Amino acid sequence: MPRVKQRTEALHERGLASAMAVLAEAGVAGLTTRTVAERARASLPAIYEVFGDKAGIVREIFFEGFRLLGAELAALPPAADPLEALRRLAEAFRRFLLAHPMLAEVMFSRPFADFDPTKDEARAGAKVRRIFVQHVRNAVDAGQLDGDPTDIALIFFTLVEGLAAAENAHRLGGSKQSSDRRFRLGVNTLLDGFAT
Amino acid sequence: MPRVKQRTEALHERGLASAMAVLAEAGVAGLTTRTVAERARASLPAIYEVFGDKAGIVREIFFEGFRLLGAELAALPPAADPLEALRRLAEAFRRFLLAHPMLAEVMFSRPFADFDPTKDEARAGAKVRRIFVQHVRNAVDAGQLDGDPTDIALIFFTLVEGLAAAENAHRLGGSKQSSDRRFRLGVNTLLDGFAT
DNA sequence: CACCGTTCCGTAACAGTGTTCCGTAACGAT
DNA sequence: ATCGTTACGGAACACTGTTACGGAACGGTG
Repeated sequence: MPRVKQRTEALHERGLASAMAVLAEAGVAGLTTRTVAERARASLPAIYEVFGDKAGIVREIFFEGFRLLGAELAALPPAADPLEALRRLAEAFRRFLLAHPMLAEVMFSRPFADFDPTKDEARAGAKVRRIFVQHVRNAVDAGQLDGDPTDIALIFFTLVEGLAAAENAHRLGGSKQSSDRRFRLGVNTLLDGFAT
Repeated sequence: MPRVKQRTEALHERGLASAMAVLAEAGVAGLTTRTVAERARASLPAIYEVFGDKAGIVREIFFEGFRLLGAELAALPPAADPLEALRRLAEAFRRFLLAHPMLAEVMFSRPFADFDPTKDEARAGAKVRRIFVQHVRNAVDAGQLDGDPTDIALIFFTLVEGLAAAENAHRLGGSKQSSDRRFRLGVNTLLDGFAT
């Protein structure tokens, strides 16, 4: 056996941590293979061996983002009222996007021309989707909402994500109050529409 | 007076047409200053003089997209029922995004790290926004919807855009029927929620 | 017609990406 | 000590955005 490998799983983890940090600090434009390599104190080819290509780095960020989001949503304290729980779910989602704007771009926008998550997406967002569906199902079972839980969850999620993205882009009004009000108005109105 | 200028408004228009064609055919990744210049039969510096930088090209595409969308929405035949008109507006918006997926990415996603449309956006999307607000106002005046037309229009637009984007990304279901059904369910349910 | 000054043009270069080749060196076995 | 195997990273490649600058075109002038 020749020399011992350095381009291991440990480097992969260090590289992902570096990539997350670079993304948060320097944004999408600052995330280059070289900046990731430097921050991980690794050579450029080492990063390439561990991630394959730049799309591989973005893919890992994408997955990590959904892991973080899933964990945060799963950790929400239970609410007695299923509808109230759905509202809190929306608020938690919104907080996550506001707290991690760059990460949110990678997760819900397509800032890198390569990396088309069409296939991976299903697995990455599975947990988040399951949480939304479960919350909706609770409300349906409680007789508060009417319809197919999967349909409702999908539409609810789409509105919440759109509103949160709009808020991040300051399209929901300049002040905190107006975006606050509009976000809640949208969420509550859609839930009203699905109400029995 | 020395030689006659070639880098004129005419080249600007030819360049924009080239950029639109390149974007539609080769996608975001294929839109480079060189491909635009080649297609416009112009030199690279000529394109730069006319557009400033690459962000300038993207900006023009962005504006042109909203012009096209605005014209298409404005040309919709009038409907007697304001609610039905809103539904048709949503469908027309959806058709536009399905017909111009690459253009839609530039307009509603952020595929280029530079070009932050935060400021231009207001002017570019003004007409489209006005159409949505006007349709909502009609429904409010007719006593079919209840609330501030601007708020309702903003939320309605956000849902429609989100659903259309989800459909483009095949997140609304595999078959045409299921995405069709979910799109309409979402639109109708939100309108129900805003109904008087 | 020859010259000139102004203005414009596009070649060719620069810097910064993503990506990979290949010479070098480390390591265990002999 | 030597060797064969393997891993490592400097340095290069291709392609992008961007621009400096030498030279050409054009109207005016003698």
